[in-house]
Amino acid sequence: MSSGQFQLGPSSLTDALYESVRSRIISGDIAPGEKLTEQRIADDYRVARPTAKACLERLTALGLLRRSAHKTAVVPELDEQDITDLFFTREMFECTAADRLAEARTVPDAARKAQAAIESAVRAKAFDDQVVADIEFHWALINAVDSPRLSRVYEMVSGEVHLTMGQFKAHRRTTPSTVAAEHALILKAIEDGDRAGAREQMAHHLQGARDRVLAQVMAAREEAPA
Amino acid sequence: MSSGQFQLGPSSLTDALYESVRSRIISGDIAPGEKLTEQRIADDYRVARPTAKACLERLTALGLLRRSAHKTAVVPELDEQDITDLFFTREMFECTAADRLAEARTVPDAARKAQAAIESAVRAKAFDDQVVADIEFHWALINAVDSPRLSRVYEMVSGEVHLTMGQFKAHRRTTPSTVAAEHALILKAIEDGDRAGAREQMAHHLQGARDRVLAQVMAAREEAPA
DNA sequence: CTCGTCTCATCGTCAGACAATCTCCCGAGG
DNA sequence: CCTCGGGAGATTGTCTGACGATGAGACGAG
Repeated sequence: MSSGQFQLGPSSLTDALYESVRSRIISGDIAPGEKLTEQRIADDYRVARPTAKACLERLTALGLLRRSAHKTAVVPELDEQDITDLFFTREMFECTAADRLAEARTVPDAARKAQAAIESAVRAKAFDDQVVADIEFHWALINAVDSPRLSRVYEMVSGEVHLTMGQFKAHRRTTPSTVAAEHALILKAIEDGDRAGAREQMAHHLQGARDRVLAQVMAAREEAPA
Repeated sequence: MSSGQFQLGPSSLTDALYESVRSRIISGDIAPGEKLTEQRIADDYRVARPTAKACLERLTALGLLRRSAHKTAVVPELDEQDITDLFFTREMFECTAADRLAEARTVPDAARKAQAAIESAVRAKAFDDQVVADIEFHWALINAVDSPRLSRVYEMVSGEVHLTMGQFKAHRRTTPSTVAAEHALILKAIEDGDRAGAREQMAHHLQGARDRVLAQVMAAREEAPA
């Protein structure tokens, strides 16, 4: 859903490798702080080191890995500053998208579907599915704007957002059920052509999400500081 | 100025290669429509093909080249749709930046310096210098927000913006002198803490720029259609 | 206990190779 | 004359194997 969108990789093997490693990072299978050497990827997937290298570079560009020259790539642990910055950027994208969609009164079908998926996941208490559907919801709005560049740059934050939710999941105590309700308000504003309202609802929704994540991160840090 | 900012390349050689090819594309030395094979880069710069490949992939990610699997990379020729989309994305970034800076009443020194450089370039009728200073001005505002992710995603449009101005230069008839005046209005709004005003001035400025570019592109196309 | 040196792991880059795929020209057929 | 396949060349995707450069941690000297 995210990669095939705009900048598709050079080939299927490279793409498959990328997708696999990406999902392993996002799902937390490879934990934050863990080191990923080129050799390890090469061995794990039976590919040559240059292929693994390209994969790591791609992930680094999306913020799912951090590294500098001659140093091993590591999965980043997002701190408060990262999360604040990430949500600031995200808010810029998504509020703009909401505005645009409200202007055109376009409610994408994909968003409605994702919304339904969220609701059923909440009923089933399937937290993972809820996260996936939530991300799909936001992607649906972005893609509905039909701006290749917007979709492309959103990909650069989407991965980190997913990472954040993975960390969030690891430490969660409460499952917010307000998400679906806020989404509904956003869709309604778009449907009504209420541009300012759509912007505002979206901003409010994201700020709430940010604050929940921040609270969890701080709580987790107090719990196991040293 | 653009690359060393956030996601720096793995090494100096790779970086130097990237910068060189980038500037050649942006300056129009490598014209839109021209094909760039990996071998050509490798030969031109005496590097191995994998190194050249990595460079092309990086440029592709920034929109300065287009290619799909097994096909040679080409410098894109931006059409009306591209330009409209590009300026839409750019407006999102820069209006957000202007808003933020106005909120903090922060006028970055770098922006003032770039502004002075524009004015002197206009006086000297040095069009190239004016373009460079203009891009520096906008980068200064973005960077002053002090959001790593904003700077990072701006890099993805900055290259294309520069490309656009290169194409614009090739066909230009008039040199707009309104740029400096509009910049001054933006800085004033920021200084006054007028968030809405800063947003609006910025949006107006960019829409004007977009329309000038669009007009040039359409004129050029009528001039040499087949 | 601190600091400098030294070894090892890892990365950056290269050369050369092979298969898969694409492009383009050129001839066969309508 | 134009259209449609087919084949040769060009280009890319990936591999193997290698070498020097750089960073990180251990180890010993002071």
